[in-house]
Amino acid sequence: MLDIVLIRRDPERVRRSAKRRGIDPSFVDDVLRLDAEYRSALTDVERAKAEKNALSAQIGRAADKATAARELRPKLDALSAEIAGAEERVRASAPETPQSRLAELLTQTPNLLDESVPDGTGEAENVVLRTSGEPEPLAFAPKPHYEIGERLGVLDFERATKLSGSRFTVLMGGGARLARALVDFFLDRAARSGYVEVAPPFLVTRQTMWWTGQLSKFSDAMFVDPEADAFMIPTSEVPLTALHANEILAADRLPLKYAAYSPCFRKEAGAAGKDTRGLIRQHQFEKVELVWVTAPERSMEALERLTLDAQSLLEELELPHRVVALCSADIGFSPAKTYDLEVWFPAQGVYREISSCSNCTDFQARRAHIRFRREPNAKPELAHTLNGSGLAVGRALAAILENFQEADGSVRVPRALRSYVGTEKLTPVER
RNA sequence: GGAGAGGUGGCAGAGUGGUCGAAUGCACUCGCUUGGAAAGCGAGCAGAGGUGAUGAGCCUCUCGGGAGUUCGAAUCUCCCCCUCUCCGCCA
Repeated sequence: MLDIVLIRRDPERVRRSAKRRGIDPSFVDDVLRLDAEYRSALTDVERAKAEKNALSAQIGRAADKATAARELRPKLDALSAEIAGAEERVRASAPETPQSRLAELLTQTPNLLDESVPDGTGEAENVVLRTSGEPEPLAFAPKPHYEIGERLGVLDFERATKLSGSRFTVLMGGGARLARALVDFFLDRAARSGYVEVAPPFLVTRQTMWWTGQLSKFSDAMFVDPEADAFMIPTSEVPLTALHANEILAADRLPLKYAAYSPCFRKEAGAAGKDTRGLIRQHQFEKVELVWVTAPERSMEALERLTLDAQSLLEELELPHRVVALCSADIGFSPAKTYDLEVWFPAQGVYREISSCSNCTDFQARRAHIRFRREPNAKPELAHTLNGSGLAVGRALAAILENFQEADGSVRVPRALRSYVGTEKLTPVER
């Protein structure tokens, strides 16, 4: 959520950011008007309440309270009626009232873009910053990971469909082992880089989803049991970022760096027909998520660090990849700036997202009330939150299958993973 | 799921209808003291919002959350949530 005070004082900045995102900026004028109406109603309520409180205090001080109360009765009743009326106007217009038009506009307003974000109108205008490990041309036609996986007997899509429907996968034998190795590898590297490992709940409340701004972004894409008020997390960014909701942290604790393994659940309703084959787009996938909580002035350098932390995993896995700065139109709802890590898939000859690293600045912190104090008696300030995958397990597994495939259908295990997997090679099985 | 106890400021812990946003202690900040420190002494120290100049001041709201009674609620009533103890069930 944006700071209403900032919208009031610098509406032009909000309009500019909205335009760059490709959003009609006229909502800013509506926000300004509705906010003015709200504050006027609020002032009315507060003035009447102050008057009434003063009279009540007068009764409290009187020697004969009953008489005092009786005498002030007409005034008090008039004030009560006035308060009730004005309160109704406040309720109807308040940004805290979910049904109010102002709340609706504010909750739909995305974060302000960072100045360094390249302008663009879509995915095509994202900027490649650096490429690492140029893909080597193979001496044979590379197969897609789902064919390799089935041939190896490590990916079973048919049985997954039997169990759970489309967009699920059963990992078998070396595939399951490789996936677990990746998780261990990611978490070990995160620990080495100073991240605290966290094992969070995978079900969270509506409140928690709201805190991290997921309700607008993923509301259609989430698995939910409304009766139990339980949402299956679409990413462990949710529990990790919300970990310190409603807290005031000491400055010397920052930055907080957390790493969590978790399954992630998404309906992907809007993606029907896209990436229907293989591990790329699943209702359930796993990843290790990295989250930072920093002081505002450190968050941009933290984003660079976080991105490098994620990128180093691809380096160690010897997977060809590139780092892309998302352009203004492609950046998500909460982030001010995002770098995507894209890994090479030789079968299709494309780079695909395997990690998305974002600086959400104070956007999530404002909703979740994640604050810190610079000095022991200083005023609390909003912290900045960042998140990035480090990395997505399914896509990493798919990338390994495709990039390390041999002509005979076997797949080499990347050196960095061999001690975790216990073998150097996955070989095809007869079925 | 059942029974009981309880949820107050960073922490501990008073407060059962009238200037209580809240005693006291600890922690913390500043000052005095000291060669320096500790102790001691003095002062300060919750958050959010409105109004002002992103100042001072003033005002409103907040004692787990919500509704209610009352001129007035941390204090009384109702609902919900959470924690602890015991029982049941379970991994």
